[in-house]
Amino acid sequence: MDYETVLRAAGLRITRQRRTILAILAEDDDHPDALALYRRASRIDPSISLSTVYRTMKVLEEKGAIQRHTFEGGPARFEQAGGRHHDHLIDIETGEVVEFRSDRIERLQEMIAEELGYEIVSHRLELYGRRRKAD
Amino acid sequence: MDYETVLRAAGLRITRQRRTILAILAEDDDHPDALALYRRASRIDPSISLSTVYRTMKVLEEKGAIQRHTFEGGPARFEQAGGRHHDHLIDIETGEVVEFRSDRIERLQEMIAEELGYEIVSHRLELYGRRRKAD
DNA sequence: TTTTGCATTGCAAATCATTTGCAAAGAAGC
DNA sequence: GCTTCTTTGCAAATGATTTGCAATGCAAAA
Repeated sequence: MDYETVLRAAGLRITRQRRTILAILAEDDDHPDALALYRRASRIDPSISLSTVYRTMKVLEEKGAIQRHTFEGGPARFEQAGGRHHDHLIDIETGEVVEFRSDRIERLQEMIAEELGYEIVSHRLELYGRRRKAD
Repeated sequence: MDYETVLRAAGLRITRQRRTILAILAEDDDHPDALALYRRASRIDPSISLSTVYRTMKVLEEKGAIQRHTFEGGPARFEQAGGRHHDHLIDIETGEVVEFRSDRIERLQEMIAEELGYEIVSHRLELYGRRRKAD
């Protein structure tokens, strides 16, 4: 939540651009890609560069402060970490992302990995769909 | 299975390079990326080019003859289609891919999408893990 | 505070995976 | 064997992301 804390805890310096980027990520609750983030940040701080957005995303991802998702056929999109784990449903028409979670699926995944002799380190479940017409 | 049929059915010409690529995809049951495919094909037909591998993958994917997977942080990997639907478990140490399927997960996905007001067009479920030490 | 040292930035150029323009070579139907 | 339309190899283009480098800016120490 408090990005200053996040940054400090990660041993990172608090810079104007990082503040700006993190503020955007905290306020907007969608899943912007680097370019979108860059454009939004530019409105607040016109001197910010796309490289910095990418670099910031990379560092913050390593520190676990944000999550990177690469949905089918598109650039990476980001969201701030910290919330509960969830998976994603992507509206293939609009690109909108809906979050959901299912403990049952989660458990089944564990069982499957177990059966196959593996230990799950991470996973990704994405549903791609279109809004059902309410008729 | 019979790639000549696949190609002909798709209205595509049967060329030496397509034959070669499809033969490799049919024989090897792993999930090679374009470069690996190119290297294997080169051993059989040294004149083949990487562009052709990419082009062939693209056409065949459109025709539904192969499937493209983009696992985390890596180039696209391919497998011939036709088998039953399945998901993937990727060994993060070796890159090896294990296929699995779960009707229960499949059904839960449907339910979730339904609840969210969406119709699933496709989905992807990937487990990333490491082999459990048998101790 | 001022100083100092290392982190961070902006810019341009590099990289990686993949696609594409184009002229030459090759299928397929006649 | 022609003719036509497809496919190929090559090189150059593309899109997303990363990186080298010199300049700038934090932050800890003085």
